[in-house]
Amino acid sequence: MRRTAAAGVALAAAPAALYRSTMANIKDIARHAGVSVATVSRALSTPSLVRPRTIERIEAAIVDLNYEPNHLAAGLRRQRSDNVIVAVPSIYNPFTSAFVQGIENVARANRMRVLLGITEGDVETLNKYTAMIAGKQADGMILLENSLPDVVRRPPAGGKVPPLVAACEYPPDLQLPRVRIDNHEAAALVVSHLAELGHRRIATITGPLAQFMSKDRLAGYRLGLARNRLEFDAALVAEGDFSLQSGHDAMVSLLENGDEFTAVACANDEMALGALSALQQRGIAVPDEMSVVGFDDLRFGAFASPPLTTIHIPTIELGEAAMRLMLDSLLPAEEQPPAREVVLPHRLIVRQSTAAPRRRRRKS
Amino acid sequence: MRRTAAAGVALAAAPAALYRSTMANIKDIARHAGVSVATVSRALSTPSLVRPRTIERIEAAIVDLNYEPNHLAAGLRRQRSDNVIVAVPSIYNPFTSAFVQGIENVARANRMRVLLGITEGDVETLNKYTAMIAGKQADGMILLENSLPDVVRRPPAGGKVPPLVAACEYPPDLQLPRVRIDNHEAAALVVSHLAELGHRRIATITGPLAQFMSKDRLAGYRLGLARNRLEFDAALVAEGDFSLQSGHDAMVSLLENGDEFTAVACANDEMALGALSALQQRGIAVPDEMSVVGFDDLRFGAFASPPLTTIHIPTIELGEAAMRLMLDSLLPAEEQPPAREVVLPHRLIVRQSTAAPRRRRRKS
DNA sequence: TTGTAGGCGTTATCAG
DNA sequence: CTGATAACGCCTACAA
Repeated sequence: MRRTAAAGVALAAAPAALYRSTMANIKDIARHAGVSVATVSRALSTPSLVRPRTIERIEAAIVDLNYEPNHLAAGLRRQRSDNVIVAVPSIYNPFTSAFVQGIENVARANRMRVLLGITEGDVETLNKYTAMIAGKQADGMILLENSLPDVVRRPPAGGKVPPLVAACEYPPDLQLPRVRIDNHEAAALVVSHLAELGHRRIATITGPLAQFMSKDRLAGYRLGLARNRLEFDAALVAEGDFSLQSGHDAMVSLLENGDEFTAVACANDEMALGALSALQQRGIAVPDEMSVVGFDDLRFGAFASPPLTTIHIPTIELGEAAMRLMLDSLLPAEEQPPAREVVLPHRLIVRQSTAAPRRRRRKS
Repeated sequence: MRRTAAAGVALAAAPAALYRSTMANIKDIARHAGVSVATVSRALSTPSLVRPRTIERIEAAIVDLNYEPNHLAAGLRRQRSDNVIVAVPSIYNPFTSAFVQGIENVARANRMRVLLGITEGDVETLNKYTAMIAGKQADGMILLENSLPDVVRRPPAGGKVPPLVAACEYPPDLQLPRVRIDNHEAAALVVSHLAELGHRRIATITGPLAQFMSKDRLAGYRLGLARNRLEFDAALVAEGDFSLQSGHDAMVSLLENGDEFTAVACANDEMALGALSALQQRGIAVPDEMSVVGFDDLRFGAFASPPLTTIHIPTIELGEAAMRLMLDSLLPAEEQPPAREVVLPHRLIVRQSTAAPRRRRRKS
């Protein structure tokens, strides 16, 4: 217990103080309560193993000395940080932030913390975040990304693949716990809704087709066309990047192509809102001359002019489910439940941006 | 080096392996590279103190053994977690998430991580996050909150106030590093813009008046009126809660009160968008019959119908500035710069939701 | 330029 | 129910 280098100092206690942090630690509590550190630790983590009166004394000491357990030390000992990384290209996006909110909800309820991992779409950054798991800065990672960290593709010789949960459309052969909605059916549902209203020429604005999710929604669109015996026309497909501006631009290009169509299914609400603004600028009435459908159910869509018909995604619940899968993955191997994929229900929300085609739109 | 309890086992090396984590540690690297752990540590943190050839050997070992330094152990030793908490009522909000994005930008550039602290407006939750600093889960906290943790008001006897940065309007007597814009002047600017267009009866939709920021913007509105020799009329003030719905509702109530007015200044873009939807539902033309101004410059405002006139706030830059202040606070006391408050410039963005009052609106 | 070794504050094992 | 004591993996005087 004595410092070896305390060379000839009369007062043995004094020098130690110089080297001690200002915060009380578990040893101080033990001394103050007249018990051993082991008992303090137990009182905190497994109170059932400690006599009630002892607990009281310890609690009093904790209050007296204003003690806060050092999480770094506990983590080092337990080999856990109680952090989970959530990797997203950007947080500046209502869909993403709703998802993160969901993750935080259940993380907090389970004494875990969310570490934000913003990648800006860069795989190298994503790899660095992944390395943080090996470095014990986090216990696992939830991916709301288009790309995958390298470890998943080629696991390192010795090491194991860290706890990962996917919340994006990754190739189905990938053996990762995942949460998602049925993008395929949801997109088809949009087309059916429009077809039932009487639309025959239905355009679509997709997300970046390099992303699985975009491809899936486009495939769903085609499925919807087929189900309603409508022909697919590549001229009615415009690619956006999920942003307002790209929705606006895609709408303009669709209009300028000169092909006839009376409705447009957008791969997300942002682009639908962008499309709406393009239509408004050109004086094309929605829904009279053009029906518009979004995807996501952002609250901004409900207050747009006109309020946007869209697919509701339980985004927060998706985040909550993802975090639950993560908690499962963090369980000791023998307790891990086998559940691997969660598919949450979507639903169509019909507002005022869709209606039966009434007037014929003139070519511009 | 030997386990004391290794009682009579012939192979000395074997049992140890059972107790060792699967990950390589600094000792393994040292052994593999034929140097001491101190040298490895130095090679990683202060390469200038190590001979280049030694560094090479160490780097080779790191690659060979797939080594990742244990951040928990390093943190325990250095008494730092390299995490910063960002406390927000909710992340599900474009303004907040832009701010967080800014924080993350500079945190990442300085090898720090952002821990999300969602409080849902609950002070107890905020206090718990604050305690995480004492518990070394984080080194400091950035507040985008309406309330303050208790420690700020009454610092504990022994302990010190942890590193905190404020990014909301707190009472000016509070000695906290802070970032903000000049809400007072910005709100006055909105009113002047409307007055210059010819508006004489200007309503306002405020945020929750329990919040400093809302009070400030309301005071700015009054200042603007005074500057333009317009009379303040309490009947033209409606209180919202910054949400789309509340903006909608406030607009409706303003309209139903029956008082004449030709313009409305909203305390944020969400409420302005809500107000727009209420006007649209009632067939009141914007800007012909009613001018509407927002505050924040969310990108959704630019694509609204009509595009929203608003105050631009450099939100991401605000977050970046906040994180820089935090980094300053984390410096050893002797190096801490005195800079304490950062005020970033706002500006008025005139779009199509404001114009000179043309027609007289009829009472509903 | 490199090595030795103490200690950061916990938890968990083992022994009473 | 409680106590003593190894680790956990790293950093940093201090010594060489």
